[in-house]
Amino acid sequence: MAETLTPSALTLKDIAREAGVSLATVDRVLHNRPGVRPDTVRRVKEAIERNSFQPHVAAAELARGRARRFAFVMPSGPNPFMQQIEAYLGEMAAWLSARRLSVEMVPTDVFDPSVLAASLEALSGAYDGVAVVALDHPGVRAAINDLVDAGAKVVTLVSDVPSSRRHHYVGIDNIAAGRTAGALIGRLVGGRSGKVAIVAGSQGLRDHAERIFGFNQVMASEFPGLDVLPVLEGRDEDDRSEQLLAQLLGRHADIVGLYNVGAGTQGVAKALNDRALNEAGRDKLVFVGHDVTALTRRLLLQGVMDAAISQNPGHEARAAVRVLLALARGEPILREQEKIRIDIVMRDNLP
Amino acid sequence: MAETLTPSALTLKDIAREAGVSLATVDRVLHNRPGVRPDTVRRVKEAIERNSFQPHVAAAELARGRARRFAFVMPSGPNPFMQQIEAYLGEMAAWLSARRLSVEMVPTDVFDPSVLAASLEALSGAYDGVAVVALDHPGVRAAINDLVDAGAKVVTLVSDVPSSRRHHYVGIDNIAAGRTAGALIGRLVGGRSGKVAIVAGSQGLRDHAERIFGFNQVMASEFPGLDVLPVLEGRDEDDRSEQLLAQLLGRHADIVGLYNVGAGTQGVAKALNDRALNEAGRDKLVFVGHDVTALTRRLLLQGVMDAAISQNPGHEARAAVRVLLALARGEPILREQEKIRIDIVMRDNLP
DNA sequence: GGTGTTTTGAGGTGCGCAACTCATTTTGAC
DNA sequence: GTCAAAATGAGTTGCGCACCTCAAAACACC
Repeated sequence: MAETLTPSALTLKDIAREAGVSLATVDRVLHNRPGVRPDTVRRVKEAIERNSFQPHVAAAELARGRARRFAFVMPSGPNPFMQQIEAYLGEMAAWLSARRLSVEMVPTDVFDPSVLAASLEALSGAYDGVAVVALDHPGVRAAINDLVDAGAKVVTLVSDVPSSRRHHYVGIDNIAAGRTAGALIGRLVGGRSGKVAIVAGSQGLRDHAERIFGFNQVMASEFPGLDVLPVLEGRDEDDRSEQLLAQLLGRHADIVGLYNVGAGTQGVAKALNDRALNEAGRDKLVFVGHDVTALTRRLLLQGVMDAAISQNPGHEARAAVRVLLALARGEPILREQEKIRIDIVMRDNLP
Repeated sequence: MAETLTPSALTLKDIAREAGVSLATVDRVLHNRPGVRPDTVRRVKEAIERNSFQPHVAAAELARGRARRFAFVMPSGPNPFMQQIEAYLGEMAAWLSARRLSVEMVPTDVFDPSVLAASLEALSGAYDGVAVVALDHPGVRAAINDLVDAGAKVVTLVSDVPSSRRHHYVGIDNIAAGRTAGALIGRLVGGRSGKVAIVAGSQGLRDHAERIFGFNQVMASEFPGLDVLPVLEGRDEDDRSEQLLAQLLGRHADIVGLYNVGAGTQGVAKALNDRALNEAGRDKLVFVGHDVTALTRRLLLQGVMDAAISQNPGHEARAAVRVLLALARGEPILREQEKIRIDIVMRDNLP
């Protein structure tokens, strides 16, 4: 009746016997230590394969003694999204402690490539793993590669540096996120035609640029009735975003959709609210933004915002830790588990 | 610069010294063994608290020796969603093996309360943890409580039995899922008025009933222009769903939305397709269903289906295992991590 | 054959805890 | 103060592995 997954109560001793070698040799093979003939390596590996042997992770962890140190290199300054990541790491304290893992936050100006690179270089040798919110820049890329060469496991968080030799990227596909935003606005305006506004932090940021790219892609191919206006660069600041958007709303009477690519949401909402007061009766425009924060949550509940594209920060924080741990232990990564999904959050499925 | 989470390189020995007792007494307190004065218990617990001591999970795991056995009690018969859960458990094989966990599938007719209850009773004593797709019925409730009394950790999967003493529920809030479906259809029809059809497996199933409840809630309060037709009970079968829906579509020319609550998607799609062929030019109706399967994925890509409400089966499978393990170890559960979110999946954020 | 080098075996130690035994001390009842 | 029961101390063993040492064996080269 019961189909059983996972047997394996074998130990290294069994593997040694199977392969006709001693424990010491199995140990050498398992840890890539030198001084084993290629042919012997093969025999040992075959024995492991044949029995689908997995070293007991608890025993391995206990035996190695020293704790593991991970560093999270994150933007300094107030950023709700990053603060959430930090908060979720805090919630894991007991979990981390029970595994003798230490996680240290390293705040940095991640927007300055040389500062970021220097911060990364400074970590070399001292950490088993590093998670970094990275800018895609040659200097940063080199610093990441140096860390990898020094033996650290490196994951990029939220923003990737694909050209580096980082072991993993924990974050969403931003082009797909932009496409999703586009499809949502296109569908939710419900056949009306008109103009669509975009407010972004800066088109120089890789994630913002990618989102805008995906957004435009969908708009162009599927919603020809909607006309996308030039991107407003609000630098993720509330005041600036508000002013720019208010101006734009004044100039165009037929704006039916708004995509807020980054932060500055407070300012965007204010500009929208002012318009609603001045021009009551007009059809509400469709407003789609990113991330579920206290503010966007309120806006969704109030009906000001129609949908938020969200990358679960808790999931990102935990995934980063789990991936670093799996890499450090040499375990396989559960790709499906660690993949960050693009969540569409509307009022009724607010988490 | 670096704010560190998690110190604790303490051991039980340190705690014993702190509390002024011996290792044996600490062990007794830690495992609720008898023969310790209340006052001593308090002193030991205080020492643990004071140092925020966490036993080293690897050492504990290693020392206890025997492996843990978990059982997954799931519906027998072909059910894509359940097959996916099983497949994801298979992908965890290495992970499970490294932790010396065994997971056994116990297929059962979960729709027959007495059969299900008997299956559960049969597990008593043999398993450390049980995950069960449960029917909410007094007999099942009693069986779950018996399992709990026998010392097993029990989680309900997908479908809950809130009145039982199960330790945890791994699944979504189905009322919220129904609300989300309602809000989506309401928004996506874009101001048109007309009728909305519902196809469900059976209103006797708790999850289906809850979804319909949430759906009607939203429709009634927010989309007065839409008229919800009586629920079609397709029993999750393709043929029956197709026939019922085809009839309904024939009777009503002004159906603008369709909510498919359960399975039988193939039949639903067929009925829709037939209508599209016969009556070209008519506005496409908005079709929202549940779960991302090979079929719904195709329908989404083809534009036949507009959105799928999804509860990530991989996440559910892994969460169930992690929760059972944490419960068995006496570790705290990362609630935020184990919570199953209601995903809205449209073509552009297909996972 | 002798030499040096590489490969392998054998074994030990300790990680932190669970689980147990047995002796000793403390406590409470009378 | 006596005695039994309860509480505690002291200690052992072993889980499976990482990491280390030292000696023995196999091998390569001349």
